[in-house]
Amino acid sequence: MRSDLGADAAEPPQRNAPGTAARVAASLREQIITGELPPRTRLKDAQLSQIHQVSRNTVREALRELERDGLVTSRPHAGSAVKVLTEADAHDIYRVRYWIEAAGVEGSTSADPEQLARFPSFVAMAREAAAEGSWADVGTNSLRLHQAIVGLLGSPMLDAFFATIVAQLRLVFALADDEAALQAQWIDRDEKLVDLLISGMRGQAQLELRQYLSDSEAQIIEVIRASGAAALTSRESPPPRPRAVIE
Amino acid sequence: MRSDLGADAAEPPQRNAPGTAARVAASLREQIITGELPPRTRLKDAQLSQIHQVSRNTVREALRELERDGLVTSRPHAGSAVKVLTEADAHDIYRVRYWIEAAGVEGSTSADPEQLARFPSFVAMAREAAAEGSWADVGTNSLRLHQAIVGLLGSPMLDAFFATIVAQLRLVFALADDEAALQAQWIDRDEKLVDLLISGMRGQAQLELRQYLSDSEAQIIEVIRASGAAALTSRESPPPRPRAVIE
DNA sequence: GTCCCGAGGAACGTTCAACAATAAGGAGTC
DNA sequence: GACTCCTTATTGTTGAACGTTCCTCGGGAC
Repeated sequence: MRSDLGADAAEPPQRNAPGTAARVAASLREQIITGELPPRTRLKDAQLSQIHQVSRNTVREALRELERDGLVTSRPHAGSAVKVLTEADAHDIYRVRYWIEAAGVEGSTSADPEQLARFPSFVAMAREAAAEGSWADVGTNSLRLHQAIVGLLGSPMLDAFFATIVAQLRLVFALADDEAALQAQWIDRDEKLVDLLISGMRGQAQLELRQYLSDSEAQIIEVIRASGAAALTSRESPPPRPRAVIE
Repeated sequence: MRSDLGADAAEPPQRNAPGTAARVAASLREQIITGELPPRTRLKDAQLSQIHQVSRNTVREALRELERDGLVTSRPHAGSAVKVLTEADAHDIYRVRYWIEAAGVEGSTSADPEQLARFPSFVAMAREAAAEGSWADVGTNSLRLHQAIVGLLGSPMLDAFFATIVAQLRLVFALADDEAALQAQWIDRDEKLVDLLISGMRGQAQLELRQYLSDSEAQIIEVIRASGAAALTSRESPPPRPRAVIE
């Protein structure tokens, strides 16, 4: 998991500064999608402002950004917390995935062949990661492939929208207790999908995609049910984590 | 409009307060999509904080919300302004419209018949508005129809995403100098589309949709070109509106 | 006359401290 | 044991301040 190689290395010119709020948001986003901050974690701005050494106000701005990404929910005076995906949310996510990715497959004929040519590399990288046992990277590469399928449509807006979908999906990945079982099986199916796309067999690709997403959704919902049940029992039991605080 | 059975006469409790920032954002959004604040208008937080009687910090939050909706652009230290849609933006918007609305048409068979049954009313309301000469409402009802087509997919996320697309489209509507010519012709074509959908002629509907959006895009791009040229000349001429300030 | 460049001002980004408003949780009562 | 009230912690918003960055305007050189 190579991070962004030594962030702070004194770069005074900093043309186009990312902005403090954006930096905090990026940091939190990272922690959320890696599972370091699991769903249900309360995100209190006072606490975060201390941890990240920024003003409370800046934290607020970062939280809004994450809220727009669908990684955080907040109610008027009840504060913010890492989003807990419900089954309905997951169903919605997969509906979006189906319609948009199907469009991507549909548009694969008129797309730039160069983009198609890069698809196999995603599968290859996933295999490599699987060999090393870094299952998180396996999932990352699978999602990257599907993001690239959407990229065939050549629409920056759809790309950005789909990126938020992907990020929310990671919320579920992170809370699976056996990530190997969650990710391993999809490599072959991704490869099959890529083969069909490159061969130009659009109809077959559509069918495979539909089945792929249907199966994937079932699995994800299973993970949600399991973790949901765990959360319930843990809420009834003594004082498990009545409020999962940050540190 | 019956509110939520107001047991309490006054509304001091204001359950689920919209939040000050949200209110300011809504106000600005309204002003933007009605053309009261045309593209290129600088949105300086200090000025807005005075006008809306809120803190500068709250204005900032509102601007962020509008930025996420694609109605406002802002660069790191250069401030915010009402977004100016480029031709590339418009092209992107119509690409998104095509793929998502086409999906909606595709999903029209498995959709709730009740939803389909409401489509003609949008056309009827558009005709009514046209008779009264309120062309803005004509456009509104057309967009509502297309939003409803997307609604057939039953995905809240897609609905929300498409709503931002629609809002950005209004940025262009607002700056057309002859809105009648911009909106009038689409009523008949909307009706045709609705007829095809209700008859279940999906294939025909797809074809009509494709042509519809293609023609619409051409027209929108024409508007953008015209206003863009106007902006250029007005920028070269004396001191036309070197910066369109708010008040 | 045109171009480059530097000073000045305007606006932004961020911080801090404070207060009001609200939701959550606990004490006390019936 | 359930209900009500109260305390408390946390949020939402404000106002002022300061450093930083961008934009513009004006002077000087070619």
